[in-house]
Amino acid sequence: MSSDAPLSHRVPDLGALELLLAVARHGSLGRAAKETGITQPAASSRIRSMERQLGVALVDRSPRGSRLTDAGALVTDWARRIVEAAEAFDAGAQALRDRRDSRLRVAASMTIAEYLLPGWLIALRQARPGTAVSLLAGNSSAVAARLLGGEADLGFVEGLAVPEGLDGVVVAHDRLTVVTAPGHRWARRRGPVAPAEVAATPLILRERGSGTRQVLDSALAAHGGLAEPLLELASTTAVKAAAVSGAGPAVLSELAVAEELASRRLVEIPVEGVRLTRDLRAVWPTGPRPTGPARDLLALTRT
Amino acid sequence: MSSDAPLSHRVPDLGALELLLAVARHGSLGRAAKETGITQPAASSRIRSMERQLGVALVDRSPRGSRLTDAGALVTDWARRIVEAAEAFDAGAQALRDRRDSRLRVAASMTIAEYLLPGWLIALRQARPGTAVSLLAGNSSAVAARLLGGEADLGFVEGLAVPEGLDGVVVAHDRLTVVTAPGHRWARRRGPVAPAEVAATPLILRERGSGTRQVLDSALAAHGGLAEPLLELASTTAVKAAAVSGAGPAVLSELAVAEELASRRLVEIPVEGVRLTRDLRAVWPTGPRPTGPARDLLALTRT
DNA sequence: GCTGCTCATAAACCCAGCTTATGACGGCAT
DNA sequence: ATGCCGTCATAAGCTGGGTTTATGAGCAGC
Repeated sequence: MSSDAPLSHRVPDLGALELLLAVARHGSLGRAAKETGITQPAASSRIRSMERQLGVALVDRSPRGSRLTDAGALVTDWARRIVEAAEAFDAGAQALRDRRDSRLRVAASMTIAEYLLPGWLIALRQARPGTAVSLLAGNSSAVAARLLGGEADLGFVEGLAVPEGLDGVVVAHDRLTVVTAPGHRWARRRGPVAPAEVAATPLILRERGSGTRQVLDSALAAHGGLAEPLLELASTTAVKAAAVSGAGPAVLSELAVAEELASRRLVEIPVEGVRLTRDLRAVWPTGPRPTGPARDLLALTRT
Repeated sequence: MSSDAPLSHRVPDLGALELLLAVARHGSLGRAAKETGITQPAASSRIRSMERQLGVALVDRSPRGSRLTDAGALVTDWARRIVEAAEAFDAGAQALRDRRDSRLRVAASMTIAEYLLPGWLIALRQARPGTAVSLLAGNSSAVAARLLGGEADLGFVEGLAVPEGLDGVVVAHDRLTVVTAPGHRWARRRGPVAPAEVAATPLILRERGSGTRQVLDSALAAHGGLAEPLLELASTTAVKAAAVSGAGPAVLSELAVAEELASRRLVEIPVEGVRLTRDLRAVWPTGPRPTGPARDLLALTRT
């Protein structure tokens, strides 16, 4: 069994995966090579070594082209998901770097910067190629300060209200969900859990003062108020990790747990009659709507 | 602007991303290095070259450890998504390879193999480490044949009914959705579209005979029947690509378009009063429920 | 001040992947 | 048939990124 070496030794590198996608598109190693900016022998060798590494034949070579095998098609689909994640990474990283000479300066709260913005940036690049974007992530008041100080053209916040001095529109909704590891008592229950029981149970939470925590506090105030947390952690990731490992129930944005829910590493616990939604807003200094690149981005995010 | 070179030159490789995640976990380059199986200088150099590549400082070095910068935390979160996609790839690829001496032989339909199975395999590896799984992807009748021929221990199918000779349980639901590019006429409408209008409009579809097509045909038979397709394509991916590029409305599994919907490359068009759901089932030869590894996997997939 | 940890630097090494050059094979038109 | 186009494969040589080992330097706490 070959399953303890690091991932990077068992998964082909990004270049190889891109090449595989190009082969799937073009039906030819040579043309895929050209698109990827390498020579045909390099492509041939790279695909071959990928097949050796995976232990599976990926393409059927023939004198008039190369088509994917059945296994190859499946592998290619899985590869596409890695490449898409890499594209999101790249879009985000580029915005983080471009700081200075950017045409569009965005300030966003963490949740939005983490989960939504990379996708928007990819869409923006598609709609308006060449728009240089810079990104600054921070909490609501930091976003407001940047906008009012003229250091950002467009902001995104996730608070309950629009900060003083800003106008905004709702661009998406985020819902807080109660989640546990699949083995937890709540995960086995048939019906939903009562709000009062949630409030009375020690939970894994972000630290006091975080946006998540505020929404939760106010929603459960009517049901007896929150019990002392089981754990108070500084990042969404840490909360998620604790929940997955079975430490207890956690409350997290549905954006943060979508993947874990799909793969059943976490299970959503329905809570009776409580709506833990919060609005995600685009914001700008009070006055006319943004124009230029900011307007373009805004257009992409509207439902 | 540095945006035409291939992705692999602008995104750090998997090894570097894994190292970054390890640094985030351990708060120390040295310990991260050890976990990743390299030496401390190698880790130092690799993180440094990643910072150079991205043009952003990722970690704050201090004599008593290394913590992520704000930008570093964001980058790490994006990196985590790449690594998770790579883990799914690895789980799938390993199953594709292990063909022979496996303790659990799974046969699954394409949609399930593509979108759900890798996640299940990761969960299975976590719950029962060392279970060697082999995967064979094919349509419903191929899955049935494997099971009845004793060449597979557990199957997953997405048809309307359970194939002859098999027992099964529903493990998930899949819903077909009508989607268009954001610029399409239907995407701008306020309310839902009438089923009859969908039926009368030329759509981008999978070829006749595919599971998707069957469900759609039968659901819209009562509303005048499907018009001639605008395009008939052989793979989900091709349909998606055509829809994203604005060729017209397409009908696809919600599993297939989740990512595109989130990033607004596609928009879901609600259709009035038609439920295009189909059941995803685990199946096995008629008789007692599977035992052993198959039972373990089955347990993971139940809602 | 010593000892522990941290990270950085330097020099030598090694291998993966690249390029260029060439060959082999099959289809298709002449 | 023959020759030409495309396909992919093989071979030889180069290059560079990432690795190791060895060492140095900074700060903390006993």
